[in-house]
Amino acid sequence: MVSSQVLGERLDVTPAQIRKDLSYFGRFGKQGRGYDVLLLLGRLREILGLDRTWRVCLIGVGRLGQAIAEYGGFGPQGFHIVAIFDSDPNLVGRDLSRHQVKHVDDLEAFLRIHHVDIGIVAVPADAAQGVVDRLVGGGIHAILNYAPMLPHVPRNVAVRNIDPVLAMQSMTFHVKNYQTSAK
Amino acid sequence: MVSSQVLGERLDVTPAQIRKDLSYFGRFGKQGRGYDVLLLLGRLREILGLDRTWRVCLIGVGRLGQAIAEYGGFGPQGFHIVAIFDSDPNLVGRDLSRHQVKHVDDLEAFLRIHHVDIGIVAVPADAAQGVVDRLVGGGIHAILNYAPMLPHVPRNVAVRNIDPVLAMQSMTFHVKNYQTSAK
DNA sequence: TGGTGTGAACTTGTTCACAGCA
DNA sequence: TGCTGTGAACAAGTTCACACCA
Repeated sequence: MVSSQVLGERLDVTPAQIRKDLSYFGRFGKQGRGYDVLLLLGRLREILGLDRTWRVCLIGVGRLGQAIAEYGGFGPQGFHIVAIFDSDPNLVGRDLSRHQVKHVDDLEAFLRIHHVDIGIVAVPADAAQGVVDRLVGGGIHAILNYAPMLPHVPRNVAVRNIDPVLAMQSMTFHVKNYQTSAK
Repeated sequence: MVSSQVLGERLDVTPAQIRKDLSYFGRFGKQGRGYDVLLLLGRLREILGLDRTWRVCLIGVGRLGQAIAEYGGFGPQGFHIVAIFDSDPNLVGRDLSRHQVKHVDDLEAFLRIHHVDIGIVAVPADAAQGVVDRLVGGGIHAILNYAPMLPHVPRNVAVRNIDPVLAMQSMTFHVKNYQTSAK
């Protein structure tokens, strides 16, 4: 058993926050006891969709794209790459981690036939919006974007950006203010 | 010149939001005309600290750490790696992109002598909190964390986490809800 | 008694709407 | 006239505080 108190300490949020958030999805706790860890974990995994597998496609087979294709961390968490695309004729047709690289022009057609949940974009910045548009056009509602740009998508599409430079830049203001004012 | 209207369209936020946010830092616009793009850009770069260079240290020289050390994208944006650390005796002493890898035990001592603004953590999850603690102990106020865990830091330390799996997991709820209710 | 779930109070953040300046 | 900067209105999100249950 774990209380909202302890959960809050671990996550750096207030106990009230924990309780409010959990209550949004149901009543998982028992008064006077707290939350059953295993039960809570199980319910949250269900609610968040972490108990099933997800079909993912990868676009871009440069150095980064290859690293992503060969990265072993997605599979164990239920994310399975089902297709890989690129625009380079020299790469199309090649094999990469058990997938034959398809041409990105066939992306939308592929998405119409095969169900895909999430797209990973690993193409150069100037090609990224085009790829994102194709994913959205193909009915994708979640995109993991490695290109160093912020794509434009309809509000019903979730995007997560992985851009280490942007992440660094988003901390410099904090560092600057800290160093000058020792806040 | 650019108006808050146009800026808002590009960034998917309301014009009022643009004006409020900018007004927090000063009065950059001209009534009836809008904002001078070059002036605004220059002032924002100054305010955000993007006009200077930042000293960065890297901890962890596994596959990921090596890729980060050799990544060419940080330098042009003013982020310069000034030291590299690891705990593996086989790696300590080796050269990696013009730096001799130092032992992580010397991290805090190094930070006391040399000024470093930002730390990049690229060690396994179970070693990450220890490294983060050493960085914080050494006076670092910004951390880019590649380890798949959420580190515990004092409120005055900024952390950005780069974890593709977590990013994927944070979209599954959205996808699930979209697919079932076509919201 | 201990700790949840939740309405109510409060705080933070966003949008509105308009005075005022180029 | 067009668009900023900003107080005021509003909305969203967080914290408080307590009834209630095991």
